[in-house]
Amino acid sequence: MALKGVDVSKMVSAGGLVFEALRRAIIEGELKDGDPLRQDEIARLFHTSRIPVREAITMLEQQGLVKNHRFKGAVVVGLSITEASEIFDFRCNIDSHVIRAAVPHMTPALIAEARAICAAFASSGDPMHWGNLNRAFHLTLYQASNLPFHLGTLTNAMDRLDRYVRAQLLLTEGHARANAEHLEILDACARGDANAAADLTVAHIRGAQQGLREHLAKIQAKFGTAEAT
Amino acid sequence: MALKGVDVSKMVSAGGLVFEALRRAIIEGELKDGDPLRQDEIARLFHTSRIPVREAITMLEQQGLVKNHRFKGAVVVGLSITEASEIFDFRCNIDSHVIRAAVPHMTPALIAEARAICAAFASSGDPMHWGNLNRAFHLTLYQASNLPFHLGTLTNAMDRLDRYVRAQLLLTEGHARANAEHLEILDACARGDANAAADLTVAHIRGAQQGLREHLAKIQAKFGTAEAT
DNA sequence: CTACCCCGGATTGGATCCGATATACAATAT
DNA sequence: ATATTGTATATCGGATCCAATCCGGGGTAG
Repeated sequence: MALKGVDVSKMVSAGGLVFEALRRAIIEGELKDGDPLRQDEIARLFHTSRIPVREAITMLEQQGLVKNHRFKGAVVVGLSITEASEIFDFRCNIDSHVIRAAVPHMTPALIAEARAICAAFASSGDPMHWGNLNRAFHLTLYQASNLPFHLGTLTNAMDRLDRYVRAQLLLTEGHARANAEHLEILDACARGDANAAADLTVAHIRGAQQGLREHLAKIQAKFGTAEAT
Repeated sequence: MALKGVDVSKMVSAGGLVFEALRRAIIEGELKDGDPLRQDEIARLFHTSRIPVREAITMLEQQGLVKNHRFKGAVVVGLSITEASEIFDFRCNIDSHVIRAAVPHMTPALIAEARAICAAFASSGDPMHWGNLNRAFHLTLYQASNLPFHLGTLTNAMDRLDRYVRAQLLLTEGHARANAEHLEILDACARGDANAAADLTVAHIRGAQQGLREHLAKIQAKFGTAEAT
């Protein structure tokens, strides 16, 4: 029987769908810091009742992407410079650990896949896709690590930082620089040099951290210190 | 007006209450791996409807403490040796980083607080409290780090491991050994030696990891490889 | 005797309804 | 005029109701 079965267990609940949609919207910056999430508005958008929406909101709150104020509603939460910087530190630590574990298990096929994503990242002119491709590139390499818990925490860290990393890619030469660094990381992986891959990854993340710090400092100097609490 | 107001905004929702109760029950091993969470049974226990129970279950699922199978219900998830070991590795890394950041900010008051918890841990004869005190000891020291994101991930890691750490404390000399190691860590903190505190903490965690590995290996050799999937 | 099918109870997921709370605005008193 | 109080509306949290799905047992055909 050459029937191509589809995994039914992947059928998601309505709440799961709403969650993914809201999560994507927040990560991509479509919903900005402080934006309120009105339950019945969202319910109407998805042609569902408020129950799945509430489910999605509690999931988002567990991930730290929104904060729910009892009887007042949920709002998207942003990061202060301090918070963002801490999460970047976390990523330096964990990304480094993960890629070091991953390099010895990378197959040529995986390298090729990462190279393809890298190429797509380089040639894409649509800044909207840069963030996704950037993330896909790193996560593809990390798949080889077989460290699901670490990847889970990393995914959450990325979820919170992505909005700012995307802004970072838009800066002058941000995209070109990221691409150059990706190629270096890829090379190190291809020749099996785990230490180099780890060091390059840390440098890559530190660059984004530093850039964001300067960027936010400039913004806050202009508008006064609108530090998120 | 000398009226001592209480902050009403701290009132938690019913879902939050149920979540905390279930979380505690899972962490303390009261609910074991594979135990099903029946919605209306729990709802009856808390004199509420199933809505807050469902909310609690989605929170638990986000934390990785239970897995919800669509239309079949939620069950408590356990850890395989591999999974537990990975999370111990994570803890070695993060605990070390966090305590190194915390030591320079520790006040005498904090050290005293930790010493008190340590003493309570040493003198308590009730194994049910050992786990809580053990955890409180470490988290108290870590408060000084001012790294909320790291502490969040660490809390989740502890939530998943605690059941096994508790079993570990029950082993011969497990409690005595943990206490001795706590005193060493405390000493290093008191004299401001961050590196020593970090190294001792890593050794402390590695001990639990190794002990658990042997323990589970013994169990699984007896019962066949009942590896959690 | 076995394999299959169908059906009913148990359980979950989603919709609708209702009470509780917060916010904005109008009314009133000092 | 301002501050305080009452009220109306928007919104949320929780209860109840209904539909969808799973599981096990009994019946039936081969």
